[in-house]
Amino acid sequence: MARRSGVSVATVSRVFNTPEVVSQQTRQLVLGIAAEVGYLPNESARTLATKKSNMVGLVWDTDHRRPGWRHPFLQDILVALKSALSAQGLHLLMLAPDPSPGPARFLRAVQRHNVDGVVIIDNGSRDPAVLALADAGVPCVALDLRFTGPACTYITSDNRGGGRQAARHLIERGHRRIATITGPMPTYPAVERLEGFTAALAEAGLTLAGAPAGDWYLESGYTAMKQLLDLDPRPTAVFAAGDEMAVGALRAVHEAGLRVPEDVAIVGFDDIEVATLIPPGLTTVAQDKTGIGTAAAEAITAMLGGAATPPPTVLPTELIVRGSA
Amino acid sequence: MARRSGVSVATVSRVFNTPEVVSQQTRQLVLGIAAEVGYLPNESARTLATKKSNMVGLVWDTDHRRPGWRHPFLQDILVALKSALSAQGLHLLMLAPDPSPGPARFLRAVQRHNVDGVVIIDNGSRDPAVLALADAGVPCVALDLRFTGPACTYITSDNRGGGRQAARHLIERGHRRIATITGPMPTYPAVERLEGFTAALAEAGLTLAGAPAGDWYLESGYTAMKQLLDLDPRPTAVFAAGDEMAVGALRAVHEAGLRVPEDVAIVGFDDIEVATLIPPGLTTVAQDKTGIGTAAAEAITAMLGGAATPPPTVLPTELIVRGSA
DNA sequence: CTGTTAGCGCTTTCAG
DNA sequence: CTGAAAGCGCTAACAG
Repeated sequence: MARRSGVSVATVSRVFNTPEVVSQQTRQLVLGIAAEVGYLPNESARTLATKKSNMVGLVWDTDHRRPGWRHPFLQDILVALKSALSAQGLHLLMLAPDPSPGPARFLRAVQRHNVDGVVIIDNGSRDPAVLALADAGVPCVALDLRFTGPACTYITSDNRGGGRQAARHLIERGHRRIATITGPMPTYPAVERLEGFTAALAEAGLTLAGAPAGDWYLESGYTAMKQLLDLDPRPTAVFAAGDEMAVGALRAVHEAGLRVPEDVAIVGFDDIEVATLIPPGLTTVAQDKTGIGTAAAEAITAMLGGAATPPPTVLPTELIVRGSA
Repeated sequence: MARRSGVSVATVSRVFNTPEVVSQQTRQLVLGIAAEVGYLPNESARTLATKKSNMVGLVWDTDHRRPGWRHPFLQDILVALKSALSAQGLHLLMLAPDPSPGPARFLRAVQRHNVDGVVIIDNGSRDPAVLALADAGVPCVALDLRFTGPACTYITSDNRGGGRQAARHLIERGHRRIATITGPMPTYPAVERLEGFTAALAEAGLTLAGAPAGDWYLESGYTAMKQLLDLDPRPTAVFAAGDEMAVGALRAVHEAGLRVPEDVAIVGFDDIEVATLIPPGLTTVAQDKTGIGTAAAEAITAMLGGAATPPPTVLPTELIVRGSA
C-alpha cells in the first residue's frame, strides 16, 4: 500500500476525490509521496467500492450479417466521441457481446463491468439485445436510431431537413423531372430523407419521377439508377439518399454514356470521403460527423452527471455543392 | 450475495472458473439458481482479486495533429480485431490518455485499469508514451509499426513484397519509364515499399524515373504527380505507395488531359474502399485488413496465455488488377 | 470435492 | 480536518 509511505490512511482517498476537504498541508504531502512512489489509484477497486466504472460501453455489433458493422463514417464519429469522452476522463469499452445468446447478451456485459452508460451505434436495427439495455434502465444514447426510454436518448442528423436541402438545390438548378433512390424502406433515416425530399418537391408543385429503394450500398444505387435511366422521359436529376448509392448511380450514368451533371444531376447524402475523391465531385448533404460524436459524449456525460435524460439531438445538415449537381 | 441462494460459498467461484473440479451435482444446482437469480460475476471484483481484467487496451491517439488518428482502414482492422477478441471473451478498452502529460500517459491508464495487454495502432509514430508501454513490460502488439521488446511484437503487411508486386505488374505490362510517389520518407512502410519496388525494377534492368515523396494523403499525390508529368520524357507508369495518393495522382493525370491507363498507368497500395469506387478502378496492392486484425488478436491472446512473445507477423499482400494499370 | 478464512485496493460512515 | 473500521464481490490458499 502506497499510502503507508505517508502517515495517513483513507485520507489519501480524500486527496484524490475531495481534495477541498483536506488541509493544504497534508494534501501536498500525500501528493508528494504519490508522485515519488508512482502511486496510481486502482480503478477496479474503486469500481468495486463505488459501483461506477468511468467507462462507457460502445455497443457496435460487428457481426457481418448485421447492418451496424459497416456504419459509413464510424471512424469520424468514434474519434469525436472518444476525444470528448477522454476529456471527461471516461474510457470507451467496446463491448463483446456475451457468448451465451439471448436478449441479454449486451446487458450482461454491461452489468458485469459496471459500465456507466452505453452508446449504441447500430445503423438502424431493432435488436432485442439493444432494447434490453433500455429496459434495464442503463443510460443509453443511440446514434442514427430513434431510441427512447426513461434513460435513453438519441442523436441524429436532420434527415428531413437534409432531404429538403437536396430537393431545393435541384429545383433551383432548374430541374423538373426529379427522382430519388431511397434507403432500405422501413428504416427511419430512409423514410425521413424521402419525406423531406418529396415535401420540398411538392412545395414547388413537383412530384417524384421515380423512387426505387436501395440498401445504402453501391451496387443497389447502380441498379436503381439503371431503372431510372430506362424511364421515359428520363429524370434529369436524382437524389440518392446515401453517398455510396450515389456513387453507384454515378457509375450507371457513365456507363450509359451520359454525362454528370449535364444529362443527369446527382446529389447524395452523408458526405463520406469518396464524395470529394470521385470526379466530378459529389454534391451531397453533409452530416456533421464530429457533431454527432460530440453530442453523444455530451448526452452521456449529462446523464452520468445525474441530469435528466436529455432530449434527442437533431443536428443540422449542410449541402455541399461539388460537381455532380 | 447471490451465492446465499444456494448452500455453498466460494464453490460458486469454482463453478464459474474451474467447473471440472466441482461435482456434477452441485454444479447443476449452482448454475440453476444462478440463472434463476440472474447472477453475474462482477468483473471488477474479479480483477481486483486476480490482477487480470480480460480487457485489452487499444492505444489509438486521436489527436488530430498526430498521424495515427486517420489510419486508412482502421474500421476493417477494428472489426476483425474485436471479433477475434470477443471470441476469446476479451473486451477492447479504448484508452483515454491520462490527462497529466508525460511519457506515461498511456501507461498510467493501462495500469489503473489492469489492462492485460494492448494493441497499438499508431500509423508510424515513435511516441515516447507508446514506448513507455514496452519498457514497462506490458504485452504489446503494434500494427504497421516495427515494435520490439521482451513482450512486444508487431503485425505488418509485406511492404517490400507488395512493392515488388507493383513493379512486376508494371513491367509485365511493358512499361519502361516508371516512377513512384513514396510515403513520408523516414517511415518504414514508405521505405520498404520503395525498396521492394526499386529492387524489382533493378532486376529488370530498370531504374526509377522519379520518386517524389508524399505524406500518404491525396493532396500530396496530386502535387507529386504534377511534378512527374513535367518530366521529359514523361513516365508511362507510376506506383503511388498509398491509395489516397494514387487517387490524387489520378486526378492530376486527368487534369492534364491525359488518360489512365493509356497515357499513364497508376498502381496504388492498400486497397481502400475508393479503389473500387473511382473510375476506372484503381489497380492496387491490397493489404489483408482482416488478417491484420485477426493476427493481432491471436498474438495478444497468445501472450496473455503465457506463451513466449510471438515473432512479428508479416502478411502477404495481393495485387488487385482493376482499370488503372 | 467443498467450507473457511484472508485479503485484493478503495470508499465511506462514524468517531474524534 | 483526519483516523478507524467495515465492506464492495471475488479468488486463493488451506484445511477437512
